[in-house]
Amino acid sequence: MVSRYSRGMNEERGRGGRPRSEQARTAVLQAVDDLLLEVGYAAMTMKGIAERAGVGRQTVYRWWSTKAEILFEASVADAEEELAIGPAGAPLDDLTAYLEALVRFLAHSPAGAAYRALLAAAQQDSAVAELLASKDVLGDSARGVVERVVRQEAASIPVDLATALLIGPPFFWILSGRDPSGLAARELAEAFMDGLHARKAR
Amino acid sequence: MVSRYSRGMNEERGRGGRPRSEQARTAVLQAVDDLLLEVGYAAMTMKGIAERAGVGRQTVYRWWSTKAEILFEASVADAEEELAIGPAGAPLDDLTAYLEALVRFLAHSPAGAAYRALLAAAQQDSAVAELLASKDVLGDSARGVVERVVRQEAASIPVDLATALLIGPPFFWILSGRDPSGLAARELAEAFMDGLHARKAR
DNA sequence: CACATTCGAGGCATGGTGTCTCGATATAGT
DNA sequence: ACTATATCGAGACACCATGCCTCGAATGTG
Repeated sequence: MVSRYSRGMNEERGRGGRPRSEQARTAVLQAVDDLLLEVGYAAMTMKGIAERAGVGRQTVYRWWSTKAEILFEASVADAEEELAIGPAGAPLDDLTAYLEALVRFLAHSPAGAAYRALLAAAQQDSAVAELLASKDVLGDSARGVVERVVRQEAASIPVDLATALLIGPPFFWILSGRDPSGLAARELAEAFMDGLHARKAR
Repeated sequence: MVSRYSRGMNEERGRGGRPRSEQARTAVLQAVDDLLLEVGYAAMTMKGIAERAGVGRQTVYRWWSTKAEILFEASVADAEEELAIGPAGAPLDDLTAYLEALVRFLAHSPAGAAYRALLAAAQQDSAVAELLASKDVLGDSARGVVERVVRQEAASIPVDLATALLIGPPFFWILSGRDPSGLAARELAEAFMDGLHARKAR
């Protein structure tokens, strides 16, 4: 479910009227960030968010329909930043750096916790699923690395497939509750490169 | 959180007392199965389960702590059955058959919907996480195929890693909301085999 | 027959939901 | 300045699920 008003801070309003309070907006996003760490997603309530932010309940409902929406807005920027990895030189180093960032994000970062909570909610709530589909954080983050490596290795493979091959294993490992310390980014990177080379030879 | 009593239908009780009703137990499990399809996991309530099963609320709470526990008990058997794939002959055919079953399970099967709901709940509830950890449905289902293929191909790779390499890509694809019809089981199987061969050569 | 335990049913306090109303406040158009 | 409009924080409201408790009835064991 998209916010009933679905316009950001700087979009047009009907003429006149008190402008939306930037302070209230920021306080709500911050409250969600805090509460996610303090009580977790399941125990986070719209009521609690409003109280924590020092904001009226209607003010929250006016701009967001669900806690998923708020959490999404509050964590997307952090997620993108944590997953952005500059070119590292050799493809293997490039992939390793990305996979390390990915594991750190999924298993240890607050923004990653938010992403996992949203992904979980999306399995049962199509509104949240659409929200996540509107911004493919993981896919986008991998695309740069994948395209760079595929080009350098002159492999022919659809980017979407390569992305799933790269992200999938650590994604499954962590989401299924396996110990992230048992994950070797370099080993995963090598496995990915192996697959690319073999595909080229075939 | 494990059921406070944590004993099955045929375990010892203190001596005497009315025996647990098999009819009530079955009705509850069936109600959860039905409700998952009719209203989804999020909208499923302990109260609704009891009413649907024609059972007292306390009777539900006596044997299960949460709806996750009930759903787990109600769907594990179906999940195992759907994911059990007999040897198909050639390793590539073996892998393809398994991956087809996996995609069918995750994307289209009611038992798969239950699994996805539980996996989602586990991201926010450590009790559910322990429940899932106690029975690694996906990992166990893949182990047979993986061990068979690794042995036949004489590859040296830890089974856990190979399992993640095999399950991960379709798992990520589906859980992240991508269209499962865009998944080619044979292509995924080939990619897995490619990685195995390259690893052998390295 | 006494005892233990379950059964279905439903009462209860607690707490979150989402809507509504209130008076106050801030901006745009006249 | 004045009016129209939309926001603000605060909280009342009806509704519903939770999880515990109690009841009388049912069903087993020693």
